[in-house]
Order: sequence, then C-alpha cells, then structure tokens
Amino acid sequence: MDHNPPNAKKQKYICGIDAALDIIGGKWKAHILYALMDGTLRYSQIQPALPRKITQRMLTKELRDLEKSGLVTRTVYPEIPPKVEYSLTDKGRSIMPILDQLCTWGGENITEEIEIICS
Amino acid sequence: MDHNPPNAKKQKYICGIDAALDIIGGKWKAHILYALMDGTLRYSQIQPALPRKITQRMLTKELRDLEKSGLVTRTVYPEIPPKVEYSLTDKGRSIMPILDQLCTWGGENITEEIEIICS
DNA sequence: CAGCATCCAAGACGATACTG
DNA sequence: CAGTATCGTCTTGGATGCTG
Repeated sequence: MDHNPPNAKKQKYICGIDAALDIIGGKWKAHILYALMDGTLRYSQIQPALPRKITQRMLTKELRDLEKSGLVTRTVYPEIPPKVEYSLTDKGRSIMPILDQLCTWGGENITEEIEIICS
Repeated sequence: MDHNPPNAKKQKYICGIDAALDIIGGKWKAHILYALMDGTLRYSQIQPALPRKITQRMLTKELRDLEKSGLVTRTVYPEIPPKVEYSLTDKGRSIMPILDQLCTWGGENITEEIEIICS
C-alpha cells in the first residue's frame, strides 16, 4: 500500500480544458448558468426556468458545485419561510460568451434530432 | 405501455450546448483533438501524444465517437501489418478555437492544483 | 499493428420520502 | 421554501486477455 502522504496535493487537472469541462460539464450546469443570465433567481424559480425537469437533489447539488467553482453566489435570507437567491458572479458571467459559441457550434454541426429550446 | 411509433425520432438534445458537450466532453476527446491539431497521426502515435495514459479500449472508443461526430477521419491502409491514420476534418478544426478559449478560461480560473502540460 | 471481448468499480443521475 | 436522506439504475472509464 503506498498511500499518499497527508499533504500530497491531488493533481486533478493537467490542462485548462479538464478544469473547464469539470466546471461546466454534465447535464445541468450550463443550463443553470443560462437561467441565471438575466438576473437573480430564487431556488424555486430556477427549476421551471430549465429546459427539462430537474430533481431537487440534482438542482441543489449542481448549485453547490457552481458555488464552489465561484461561478454563482448563494444568498440566504434568514426568514420564515426561508428564501435563498442565486446569481452569477463576474467569473460566472465571464464564461457565458464561450458557452454561447459552444451552443452555436453545437446547433450548427449536429445532424441528429435536436429541438432548440434555449438560446 | 405507450411506446413510440416506429418513426418517432428520439430527441436527444434540447440545445446546442448539450450536443457540443456530448461531442467534446469526457476525459479524452478534447485531448485527442489537440493531438491531431498538428497533422495526421497513426493509431499508435496518438497514445504517446496524450498527456496521460489511455487504454486501447478507450482510445478506440473515443476515436470512433469523434468519427461518428464528423470531427475526425479514419483512413485504413489495407496492408499487413495494418496501418490506420487519423486526422481532423474541417468540422474538427472548426471547434479548436472554442477549445482554446475554454482551455485558457479553465487555466485562469482554477484555484486548485493544476499542472499545465498541454496548450 | 490496431484493434475487440469481457469483466468490474466508481460516479452521475433519478425517484421518492421526509424536515427545519 | 429550500432543502436532506436513502435507495436504485445507468453510464463512464479502467484492467486484462485475445486476434486477424
């Protein structure tokens, strides 16, 4: 067993591509970012803003991921009933142009069945 | 059971983003595209050109995926021993600028441990 | 040389029920 | 309202051995 010493940093990425795909990849993250493009949304407003149904479990998880990555801020208002708002950070906004290009490229270069809902 | 009628096309994507991420997402596809940027490579040359070790199973699968997506061409020379060459198509080259932007963005915006090898 | 076939582990994702 | 907790399934990717 040659486990890592306590402070051996895991080298997760070997290229910016890996990091970027990790942050915006998956089934939901890009769509959530698009939903927050037009402004702040409450938790309960994000779900209907997405192009397909997401479970609460996934929505919570993806929002936490995006928050960790620094693309989204989470603001909790200590009221009853609770109110939590999400919005894009500058860093979050900074990736939107690239997302737009990806979206356009994807829309133009796919021959399979595709229904454009967003963007 | 309400199964689909025979010619009901599966609607796989609802947005260009989904299509694009499906094509260049995953652990390997972007790196393979980068490897082919400088010109044609044989199967056995791709493996060492990648920033980390890939298994044959994965390399074959990813190349087939990229071929299906139309980003890569596969040319078989009917010799013994066999020789197969891979190169980017125009469509493949058309996504490289976006990949570059993603790579740059990822490299700039990640605080975690990262060792830049490619690009 | 350029693969294919088989098996397996880990993670992504979904369904459902419950809660401060 | 904005989540947790638990469970189950499907997909991704790796290890290994075999072949025309």
